[in-house]
Amino acid sequence: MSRRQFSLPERSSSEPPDDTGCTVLHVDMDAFYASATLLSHPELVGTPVIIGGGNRGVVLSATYEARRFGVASAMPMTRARRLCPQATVLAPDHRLYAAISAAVMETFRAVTPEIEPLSLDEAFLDVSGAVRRLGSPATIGARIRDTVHDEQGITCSVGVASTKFVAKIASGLAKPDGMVVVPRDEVIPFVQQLPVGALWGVGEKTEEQLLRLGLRTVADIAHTPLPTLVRGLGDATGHHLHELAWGRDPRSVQRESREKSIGADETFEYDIDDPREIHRHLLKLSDKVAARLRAARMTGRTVSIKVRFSDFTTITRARTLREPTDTSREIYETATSLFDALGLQRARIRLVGVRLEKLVGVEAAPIQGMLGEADHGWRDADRAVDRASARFGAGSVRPASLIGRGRSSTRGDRDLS
DNA sequence: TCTGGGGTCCTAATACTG
DNA sequence: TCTGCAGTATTAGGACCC
Repeated sequence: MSRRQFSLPERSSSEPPDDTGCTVLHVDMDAFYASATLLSHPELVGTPVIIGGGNRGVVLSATYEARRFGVASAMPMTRARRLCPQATVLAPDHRLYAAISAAVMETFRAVTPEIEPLSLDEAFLDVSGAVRRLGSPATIGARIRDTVHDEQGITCSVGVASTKFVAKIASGLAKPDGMVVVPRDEVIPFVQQLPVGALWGVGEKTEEQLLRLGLRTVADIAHTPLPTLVRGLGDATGHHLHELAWGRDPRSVQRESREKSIGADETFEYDIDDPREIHRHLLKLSDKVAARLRAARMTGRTVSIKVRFSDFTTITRARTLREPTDTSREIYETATSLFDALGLQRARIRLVGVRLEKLVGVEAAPIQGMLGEADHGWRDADRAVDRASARFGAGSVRPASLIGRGRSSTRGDRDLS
């Protein structure tokens, strides 16, 4: 679900493009969350619909009818409503999206095992091993588009190229409901005519920096001396963008990999200045993160917290433990200790988050209780909570301090009381 | 305009270690 | 034992992605 759209450059010939060697496909669902939600609201098809919610939320997705009014993903809901007051606003249904996504990924797996999912609604496919069986890359791309449409009732767009980043740009240009093939020998003119912001990895800040250097198109980047780029953008970004500007991208399609961190954060409906209430939210978030760690059979060694103040300044603090953990208690105690060490005096806080980093699988790092530690009790308690949650639903067992509270200040989670 | 929630990666400063 | 150095690890912040 790319957030930026660029217009398709004119092709000089009406001949079908040569897809020889273009074995990387980028498949991207069109307005995925909106299209999926409309499957159960057929009466709204063809009308402006925004998926999102909450006064402090942002737009998760919008139909193309809403996008015509300027509504875009990640836009604050207040602004989206102002731009398109006639739009129907629907709450997201993440279970539905996960189910459709799983089915779509199965469609991809029928083509090739070489799949790299980027999110629920997009993936790279390396089809080099499927060409003999299924036809040319463009034929495979067309077949995937047909299957997804027939089986899921939603459309997708496909980019076909010899490298990942060109395939990614191509699928963005193909939207909605199209396919763009970039022949191998047209890669350099193709990328160099694009604006710098079209490059994957160039966001608002980097684009500003490039414009300050007088660079507007990818061709400008290509013809800028490397030391100038490195001076202006840093070593890694400078080298990376210079390579991309010449169509070089050595990254191959990587099959699913394990997460490097797992975290959760929440923005409050109202800013909070009571440290005790922040502690309760840290407990809830620690619980959530620990449960997800255990479900993924992972443990983590570094606990980090994030605090965002009312003026949107954000700080993070982290502490690395001696041993990896997956217990709610240990994560919570570290998180509150990090928070208390900030020494905040009734600061107005908008968001807090808890994250575990330096993850390793439980089989690679069996957790050993220290001599004299009462840790096993907490671990057993967590396991019991996991079993109860599996049987009676998430949240069926909660820490006592999260039960019986008054009005919650949390968005979308008002069942604390 | 007023900014979610899930992540990854990069950079710079600082701390640690041999 | 102390000092300086170099390499590595950690921490914090920021940019970026969907």
